[in-house]
Amino acid sequence: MNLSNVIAQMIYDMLTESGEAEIQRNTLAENLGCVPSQINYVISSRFTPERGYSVESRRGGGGYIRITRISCENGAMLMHVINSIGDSLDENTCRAHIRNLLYQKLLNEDEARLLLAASGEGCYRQLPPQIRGRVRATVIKQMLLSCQK
Amino acid sequence: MNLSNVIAQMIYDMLTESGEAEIQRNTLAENLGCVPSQINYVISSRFTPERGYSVESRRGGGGYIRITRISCENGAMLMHVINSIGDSLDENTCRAHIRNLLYQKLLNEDEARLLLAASGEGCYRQLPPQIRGRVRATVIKQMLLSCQK
DNA sequence: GTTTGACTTTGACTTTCTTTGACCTTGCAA
DNA sequence: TTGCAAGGTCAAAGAAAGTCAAAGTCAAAC
Repeated sequence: MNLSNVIAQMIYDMLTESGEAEIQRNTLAENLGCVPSQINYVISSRFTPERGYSVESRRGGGGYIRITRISCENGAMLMHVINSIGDSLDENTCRAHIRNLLYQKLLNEDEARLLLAASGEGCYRQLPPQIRGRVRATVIKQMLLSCQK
Repeated sequence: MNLSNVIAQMIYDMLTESGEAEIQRNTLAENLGCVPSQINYVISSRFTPERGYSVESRRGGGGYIRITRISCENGAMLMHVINSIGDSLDENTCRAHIRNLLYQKLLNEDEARLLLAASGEGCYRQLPPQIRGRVRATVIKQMLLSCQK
């Protein structure tokens, strides 16, 4: 088994035990005898939003990386939508998704309203047209992810 | 937990207890075994206007630092925050605004959660650093606008 | 057997947050 | 009006984490 898998397994274990994994990047790297940035690689390749994880971190003295698993109650459907989005999303498709989720009661009115606000073309007009959809996709996915809690 | 967090927690506790925190900088520093300017660091990094705090102080004999929460009087507060954002917004300032608005009950939990999700750096990582803040500002302002009732 | 491409490993460099200390300014009182 | 008792400012050093690109690995495709 390669190093990345070992690290990933450690994190999975911590998550199963306590629901969240908080690590010190440099300390962990030292224990494992690898470079610190390997930890980042593992996190960015395996603990992504698409896979249902959320990551927070802080630099400087007392810094940390915290990984939490988003629980899936009614989440399967939401997760399905998140995965179906792909890496670009236009305004109309986005609105359709939101209305559909609202109709299915997977989102409430407040959530739908904010998602619609964040999906409007006006938010992204300052960007070159080719990448608007990409940023919209990322923002909306992050937001939907937060609706699973 | 690092020293700054310990100090911040003490101040939070005082605020919850009595609505205001009045401290003697040198005395507190001595009790904690740190340099006095560390107190200033904690205050300027955590008890900012964005987070809804106001700080007064006095030098000389009988000097003090007093920290209080800013109370919201009218409903124009939300609009005020929106206007104060300008055309670029970094993640930390954004989070501070959101937590403050939540505390003031101008946002509910759902709204704050989605705003937080949309303010994370992860949403904008695919963009060049210089323009991330601009897009974040636009998205968040649109969302806040939709929260005005 | 070689080539290709996805995934991994590594390390140099950057950014952010914290801690520390030297020096500055202000208010009060003898 | 001068001296002490606060608090204020700033920059340097330290402590973490983040980024990026080059190099390595390995299996599938040719």
